[in-house]
Amino acid sequence: MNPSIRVALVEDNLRLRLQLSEFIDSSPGFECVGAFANAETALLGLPSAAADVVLMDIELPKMSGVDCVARLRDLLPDIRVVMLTVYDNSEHIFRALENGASGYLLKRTPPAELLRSIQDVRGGGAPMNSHIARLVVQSFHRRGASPSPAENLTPREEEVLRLVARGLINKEIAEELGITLETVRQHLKNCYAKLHVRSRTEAAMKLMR
Amino acid sequence: MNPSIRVALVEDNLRLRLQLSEFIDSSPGFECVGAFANAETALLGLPSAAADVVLMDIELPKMSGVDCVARLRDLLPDIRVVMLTVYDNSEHIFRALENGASGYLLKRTPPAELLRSIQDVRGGGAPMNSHIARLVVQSFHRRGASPSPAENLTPREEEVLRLVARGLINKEIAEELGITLETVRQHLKNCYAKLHVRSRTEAAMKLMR
DNA sequence: ATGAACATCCCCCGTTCGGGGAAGAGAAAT
DNA sequence: ATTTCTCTTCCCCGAACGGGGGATGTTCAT
Repeated sequence: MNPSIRVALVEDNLRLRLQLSEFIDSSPGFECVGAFANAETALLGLPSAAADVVLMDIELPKMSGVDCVARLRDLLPDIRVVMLTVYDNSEHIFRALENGASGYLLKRTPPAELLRSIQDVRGGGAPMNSHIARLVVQSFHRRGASPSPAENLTPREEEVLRLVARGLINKEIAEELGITLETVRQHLKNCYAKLHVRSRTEAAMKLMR
Repeated sequence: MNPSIRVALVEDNLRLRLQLSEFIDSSPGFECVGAFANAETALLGLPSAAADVVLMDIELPKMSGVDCVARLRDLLPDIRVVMLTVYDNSEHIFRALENGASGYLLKRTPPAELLRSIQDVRGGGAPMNSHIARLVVQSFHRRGASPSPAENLTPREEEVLRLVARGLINKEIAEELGITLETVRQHLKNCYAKLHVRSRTEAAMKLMR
């Protein structure tokens, strides 16, 4: 079996912190490698903790958990952070996700589901409870329905260009679409010609108007 | 107990369609009130089906499932749509969600989880499997800390980035600003770090929101 | 049937990028 | 007065990009 998942906590409430760390340590396959009471000490201690996953409270004394995530992304880009909070305030959710959090759970999440979520996030997932997921998906609904300024681009060309605008490099686009790198390049050449531009950036900007 | 959840299917594969509808009908608390082979007949039949939830295949003969969702949103605003597909192509996911889909599952989802997802979406949730959730959350990471995207950038860095967004290459930016190519590159490196992006295109898109 | 448009793949070649460093000068903040 | 921030210049190197060729297949309308 794989080594234990190394979990760290950032939680200002002493009781909850101890409770969580004991629960994690007592769960087979999990190991609590750090429990910090605030963002500042967490930022100091986490680099040497070698944690896989951090459970981060949002309401922290000085620096908020949201800001802490942002710092953490620069400090330890590979670490996975799951926000853990009592409030399901949508403002907090979006700020946290934008700042690099991978998941967002409420504190009333049952222990078993918490463990599942930790495994999930370590495996590349994004654990959210159903209410959070709904808010996230709703944010897509709002920014949808774009008139889609379909130039003389073919569907495929536009598809490629949209991925360019998301910041993907050609290799990633090729994998995404299941085609060859060369084909992606060809589609982009056509895009450049049709849009009268010379670079991916220019083309992306023009597509996004 | 509450009345059954009324489920409709849009799936072009005959076998899968029958299989799913039988499975749903045989599950207590669920009722299959319609099974359509393509988007066109679904748009005709759904208004009278009074379904709560629609399971929609993406790959459909003529009109795609994604476009069908868009029509459905105008036609039946209260209906919940869950996309059901074999591919986890991220472009499809985002297009579907933007067009109004509430959930996104892969066809290999186990039956029990499918039923749970139907209940979830009817209760206002947004069922997604873990890979999809990850892509959705990643799209937030890419969109970055937006309240003030250029807030952290120095004036010079922002100046450089604006020229990037106009499609200039570094050499041209250097001439434009009367500085060295190397300096332009340095400013851009700083921009990338501050905006958490890896390329000029991504940075430009983020600047332009 | 004959194109035209589209999508796919392949090559070469020079340029451009992005990440890793290093470092100096002036200005602002402490 | 010392530190910190900003702007500036420079180097190396590997990956990514853009332009130039050419090629095969499909589909669809003429």
